[in-house]
Amino acid sequence: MAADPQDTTRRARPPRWERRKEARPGELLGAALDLFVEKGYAATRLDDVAARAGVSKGTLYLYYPSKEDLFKAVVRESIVPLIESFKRDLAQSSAPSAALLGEFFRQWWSCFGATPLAGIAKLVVGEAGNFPELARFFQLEVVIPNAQLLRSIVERGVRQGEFRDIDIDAGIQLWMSPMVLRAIWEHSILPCCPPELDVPIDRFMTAHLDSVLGVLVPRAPATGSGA
Amino acid sequence: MAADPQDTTRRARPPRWERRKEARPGELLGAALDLFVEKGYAATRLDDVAARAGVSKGTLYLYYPSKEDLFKAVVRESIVPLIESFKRDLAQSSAPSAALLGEFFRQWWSCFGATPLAGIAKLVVGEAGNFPELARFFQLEVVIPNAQLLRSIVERGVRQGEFRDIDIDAGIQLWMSPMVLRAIWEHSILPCCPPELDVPIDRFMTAHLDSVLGVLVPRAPATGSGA
Amino acid sequence: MAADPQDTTRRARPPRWERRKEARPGELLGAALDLFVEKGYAATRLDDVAARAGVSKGTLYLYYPSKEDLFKAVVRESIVPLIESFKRDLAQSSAPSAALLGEFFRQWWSCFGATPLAGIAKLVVGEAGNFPELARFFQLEVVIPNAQLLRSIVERGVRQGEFRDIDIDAGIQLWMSPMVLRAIWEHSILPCCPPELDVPIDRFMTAHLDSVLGVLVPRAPATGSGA
Amino acid sequence: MAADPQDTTRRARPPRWERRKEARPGELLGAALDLFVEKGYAATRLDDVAARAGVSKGTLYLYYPSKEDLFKAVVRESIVPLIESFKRDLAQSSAPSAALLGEFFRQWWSCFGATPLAGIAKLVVGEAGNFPELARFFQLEVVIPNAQLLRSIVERGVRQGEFRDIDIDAGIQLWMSPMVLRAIWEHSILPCCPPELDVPIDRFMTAHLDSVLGVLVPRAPATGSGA
DNA sequence: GATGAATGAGTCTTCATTCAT
DNA sequence: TATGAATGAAGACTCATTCAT
Repeated sequence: MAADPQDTTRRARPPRWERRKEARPGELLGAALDLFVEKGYAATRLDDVAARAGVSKGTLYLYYPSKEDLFKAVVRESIVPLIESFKRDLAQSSAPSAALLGEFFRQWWSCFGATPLAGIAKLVVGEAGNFPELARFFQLEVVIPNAQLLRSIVERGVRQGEFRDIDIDAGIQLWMSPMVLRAIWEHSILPCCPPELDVPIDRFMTAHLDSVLGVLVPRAPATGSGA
Repeated sequence: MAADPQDTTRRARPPRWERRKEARPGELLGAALDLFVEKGYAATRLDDVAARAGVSKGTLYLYYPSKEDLFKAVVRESIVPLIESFKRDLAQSSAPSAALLGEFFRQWWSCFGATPLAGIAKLVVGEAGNFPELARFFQLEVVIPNAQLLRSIVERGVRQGEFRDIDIDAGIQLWMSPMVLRAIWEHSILPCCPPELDVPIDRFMTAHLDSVLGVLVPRAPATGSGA
Repeated sequence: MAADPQDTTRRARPPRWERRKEARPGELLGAALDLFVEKGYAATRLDDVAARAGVSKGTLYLYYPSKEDLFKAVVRESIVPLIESFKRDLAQSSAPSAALLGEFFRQWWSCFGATPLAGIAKLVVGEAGNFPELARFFQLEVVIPNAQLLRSIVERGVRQGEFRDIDIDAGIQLWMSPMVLRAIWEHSILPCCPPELDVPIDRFMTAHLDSVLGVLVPRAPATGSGA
Repeated sequence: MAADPQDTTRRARPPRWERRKEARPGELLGAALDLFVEKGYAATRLDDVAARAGVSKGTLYLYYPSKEDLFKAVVRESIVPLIESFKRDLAQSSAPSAALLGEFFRQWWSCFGATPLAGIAKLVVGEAGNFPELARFFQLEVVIPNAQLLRSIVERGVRQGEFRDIDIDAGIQLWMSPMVLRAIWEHSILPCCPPELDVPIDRFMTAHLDSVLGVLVPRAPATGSGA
């Protein structure tokens, strides 16, 4: 009636491990994202990723065959879908182009710039020299698609006569820069420093949009004046 | 005891055939700067620094007790003087504020953005998380003084009625961003990727200045700085 | 309980669509043989063996409690039967001894030297130091029986006055060596190198037989086996 | 008078390490040779090599940048000079070719076959498949030069009318095989097994030389009959 | 029986730092 | 001072073996 002899070996057993095939990738990617953002690529140890996800190092390699693959998976699962969702959202909008542009910047900030994902951008910029393959990947999967998104908005505005026909390529770089740099900054230098010359994000965004529309919209330099 | 310790690191030094103890730190810092820019902080090996400076690794430790100290010294000696030289140059100008602003951006680019020093900015941004002390130092000694320089130009323009009185703090961030990000980019992602969406620096600067003056100058939004 | 455990590994098996428990060991051993030959003992991964046999790694452990046991089983099932088949074939021949000797070498080459099994010989030689039990087994079950086979042919020739009565033990080693080494060589160094000093197998065999008969046959040293 | 305060930290100090730049390579190579021979290439751990040489793992890498380089150095320092010494010795001999040939085999055995170096040959053969670069290296630096040495002796004998003009390429393989295989055998299977069918090396060599000269020398099949 | 997810010790290699000379 | 040989603690990745399902 008491313990089955088999049973005596594992009394009150907390199983040595659990089988969680479905949940693992998400857990691993989450842990990896956190650590990549916190420490950068090179300084993130896969031991730590595994530990944070609550598995052994070997398990990590069961799902992602190398550190590089893990990183790419993080980007692919977290940032790439974001861009695609942006694209869908904007595709079906019929708002005036100026409003659309504002929406793009606001979404970009709230879904990327203000989240840990911005830390990935910092990482790529900081370690591109030592891991060029990551940089290429990021450029291809994130930077270029994002730039094309912005370009498509501007081109729509030009086509519909809402925007002036200026140097779009330069504009894209110019207009993304404040967003990107601020996002990076908040994940690198800002956390270390007293926020001396910091401008609240709202004022920052407003000024930015004013500036962009000042260049794009034919007459009125300020926000949203119906064209 | 005679020599001020600060002085031992100066760049302009007596004929090299008399290679004295005092010249060493400068040579070491030069080698370290090159390698830190090229590889980043963590990936720079002290072996290589020593080899490039033509000394042994042990000697390096005679002058700088750790990698971190070496790095701090590099930043102190290479970027800080640059900012001060900017300040002096611009202080004695009496040009119209719009021209002055253009001059500031152009100088910033030629003396910093287009030089290896931009690599230091990339490095700081990328490794701030693992090296916060450096980030603080950089913010204090480089970022803030630079911002104040730009602010003083804009304030002069406002005072003299040349510029509109807008949100200067936001403007400073907004207007530095394209410069800084482009400088960083050229030292990180660009070298790894086919230059797909690249815009030549001239077009980039022109568009940038147009945009800035479009916001600042009361009426003429376009290329109005009739040089 | 009905089936003899030896039997479970036989190669010729009932239609494969009825894949029963008894067929498993044979499939496992086949896969293991392939991989051991291809990669050697230490470098063969049990993952790969399982995958090639179309089962899971766990199943492998159901049949063979360790890699070592699997390996022993492979040798037992693949090479030992071969030697026995040699013995039977040659026992019932009544050809002249010189012809018989030639037949032995040719058969040895076609049934062993030119097949993947030669890879096992290479493996045993290469990994005997780390796997002495295997070496003993191989010596006992393969090397010695094979030597006795050759010895019996030579002794027959001597008995029948066809061969001179020379140092048979030395002869056996001497005459097997070129065959064995060539067989090993083709599975180790040759595949890696441009075939610089290679001689076609026919010329090699002819020269070998000439040499052996030159020593054994009283007068005619050359290609005398007028087949 | 008592201890200098500096000194208290290292009383009766056995120095943490010693500086032995000159002696190191030899010690490392010696340790590596022993272990490579004993365990094979893949199974030799660099930790163990370092430990046997009495240094840390890091020190090993100071002298040899990788396991592969270490291995090549072992071969280069131990086997290659041997071949060159063979070549010199034989170049200046004016003995009859038959005697020279005997000398070559005897030397080959005493300087290589009977020494730990033969273990290297075993290793290369056994692990060529997994480390093809090593096999190529060995083929180039050892196998081919050795074969050319033997070839040059035979060609000399032919030129001087001492030897018949037979298939030299096949002969070289044929005549090296017993030497090589026996050398390998003594480092792999033999140490594991009761020496059942072993023939003493003298009888083996005599029989071998008889056989070779039986093919090469026009009339008299036995050793050294003054031509 | 069968599976395959999970483990963790083991292996090569790197590099900041120390210290005998 | 100057040297550079020596150290040892990591870190990415592998794989035989275990065990929950």
